Amino acid sequence: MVEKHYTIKDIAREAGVSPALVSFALNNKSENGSMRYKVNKDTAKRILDIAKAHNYKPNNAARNLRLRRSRTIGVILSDISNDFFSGIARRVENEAFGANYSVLFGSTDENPEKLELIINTFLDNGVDGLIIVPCENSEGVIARLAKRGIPVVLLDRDVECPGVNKVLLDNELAAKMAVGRLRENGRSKIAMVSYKMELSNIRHREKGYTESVIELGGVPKIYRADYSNIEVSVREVMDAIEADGADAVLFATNSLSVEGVKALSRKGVAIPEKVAVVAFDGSEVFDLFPTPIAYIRQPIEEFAHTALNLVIEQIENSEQEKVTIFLNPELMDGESLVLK
Amino acid sequence: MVEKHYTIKDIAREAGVSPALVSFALNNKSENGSMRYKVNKDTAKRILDIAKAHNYKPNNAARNLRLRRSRTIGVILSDISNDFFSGIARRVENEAFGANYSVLFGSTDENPEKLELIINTFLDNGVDGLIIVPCENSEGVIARLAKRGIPVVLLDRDVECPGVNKVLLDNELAAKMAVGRLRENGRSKIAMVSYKMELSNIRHREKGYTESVIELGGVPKIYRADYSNIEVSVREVMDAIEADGADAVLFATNSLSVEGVKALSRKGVAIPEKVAVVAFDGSEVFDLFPTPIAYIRQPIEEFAHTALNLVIEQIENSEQEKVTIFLNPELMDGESLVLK
DNA sequence: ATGAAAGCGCTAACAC
DNA sequence: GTGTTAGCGCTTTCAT
Repeated sequence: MVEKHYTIKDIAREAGVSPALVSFALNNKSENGSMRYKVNKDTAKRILDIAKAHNYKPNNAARNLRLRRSRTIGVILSDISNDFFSGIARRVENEAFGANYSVLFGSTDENPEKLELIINTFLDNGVDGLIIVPCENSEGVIARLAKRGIPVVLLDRDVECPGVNKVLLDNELAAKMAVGRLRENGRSKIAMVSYKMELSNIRHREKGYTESVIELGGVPKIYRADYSNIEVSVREVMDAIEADGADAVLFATNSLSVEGVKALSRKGVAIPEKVAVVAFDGSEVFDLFPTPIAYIRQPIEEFAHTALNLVIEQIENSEQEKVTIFLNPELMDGESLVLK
Repeated sequence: MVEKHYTIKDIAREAGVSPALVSFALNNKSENGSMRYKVNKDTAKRILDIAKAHNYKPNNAARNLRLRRSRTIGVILSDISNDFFSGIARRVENEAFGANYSVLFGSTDENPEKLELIINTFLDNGVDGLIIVPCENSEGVIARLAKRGIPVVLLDRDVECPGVNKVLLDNELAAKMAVGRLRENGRSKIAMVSYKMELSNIRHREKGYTESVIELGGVPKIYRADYSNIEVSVREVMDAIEADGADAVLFATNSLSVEGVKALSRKGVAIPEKVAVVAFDGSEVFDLFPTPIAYIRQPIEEFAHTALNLVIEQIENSEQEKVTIFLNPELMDGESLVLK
């Protein structure tokens, strides 16, 4: 907004037409196919030429004011310093930019009050829609949003709530793939490290794990750590796992994976000789680890892409059918699950 | 923008005053100290009460249109997936949010054409000011910005260009601290790994290194890797360093540090027994490395805070004196430089 | 096919 | 102290 641009009025004067006509001409340019307003081809060309010559850029503030929208969307994540989320954030921002939307970010740190606070601030700032990674106990807030007709897309985690779009991983499948692979590699005592938190994605990963282990004739055992005290908590959990004599571990999230491998490494437990490992999400942190760590890969790009498209669609068409989309995980092999 | 809010007009009607007066009352609220417009205390209170009762929120689009600004600033970094930069990005965004500014991000990938492209897009989008991490050969573009009176703050790297604010690390000092510390630990053949790129921060780190080594009676030797092919390039460099029999290495940037330690580790070179190491910037990647890596810490928070304040100041007061601020590095000890 | 006019919500001059 | 007026740049009836 730092410089005076050419306005529609200026173009109108120069073309000897009315501002309204300029607006029509300019907007029909992008209108694909059927012209909503019929403007003479020659006049249109003259107008477009002048616009281009002066490098005309519409004033967003004016347009937004008139159109009662901001072309801004809010993205609320659990923790933007987590690789999975920051990866999504980056891609959403990029794609949004291409679609001429701006993006606001916020982190809930798994705190529903903070979530509500951020939502309100974003709404005050006039966002047109929201992409949200819900945390525990956020059903209420989100349901209210949906009721108010605000475009919302839930990401990564499900929440009991109608009227919103959802983009989720097929978490059960993810866990099953991991367990299956560990079994193929001859592991029989497969433990899972998870969180105590009541989050749909984690619960589904646990479900997939449990079912899969039972199906393969094993005995499932889930160890749950504290989100708020992850380092210490995971260390204790890993001690327990070692004591119980597990020969494989599946981690439920990326932070658990990092802390878990760290703990094993510090304890001198050989991976995969003693304990095989499958992480959730890859991490640069594993780069310096002697054994390449196998992990479940989530399609970050698709998460970002799908979620963004859904909000935008909903913003531009409030009648949109609400959908829940499941994305497919991928098992990335690594020596950490190889039989030795 | 998704809901119809109470407007100034509504409040005016309800309070039985003119919209203008409401505006005055509302804006004076925040005006610290002297009221620019004198509005009767009682009327003011009545207005404020009504506003609060209806949870009045000013319409940003309207305000921006009227005030000819967007309250948006652009932040252009080298690579937002680099920890140092993403750390800054996060903090800038946070603080900006508090100051009621929105932030747009872009990455140049060290490409001056891309820098120019992003700058133009941001300008088209009406940013009020820019925070830029300049890349090689970007003097021209940036000088032009400054000439057009666009508020610009340069971050991390210096560029020959008047009329812009700068926030830089005292890079010479950083290198000197590292070399000094390595010397104290009995290292005498200290190598430095750097980039070929012509960037002020890197050059200053090299300068500090060279001077310091000479001062301490050693022989400086700088090995330069390719930014575009960092993994392979660093590996070669590390081979050369080993061949030359250095007993310590100082890395010039965080990506060099990570790749360097990775290379040493893969080669089986013991840290610090064989080679002591000082990294630039910490990294989670080192968490899984058996030896805690010593590193130069840059004050990320201050970078973000200072840069943001400078742009905002410049946006709100175009007469602002341009300054260059040097931030202090900190040497974080770690076993990687301990004499064994 | 084109134009006139109104108005989105806000603020700044300028009266009174 | 308070109100009036005008207008930021754009879109959109409604007329012509």
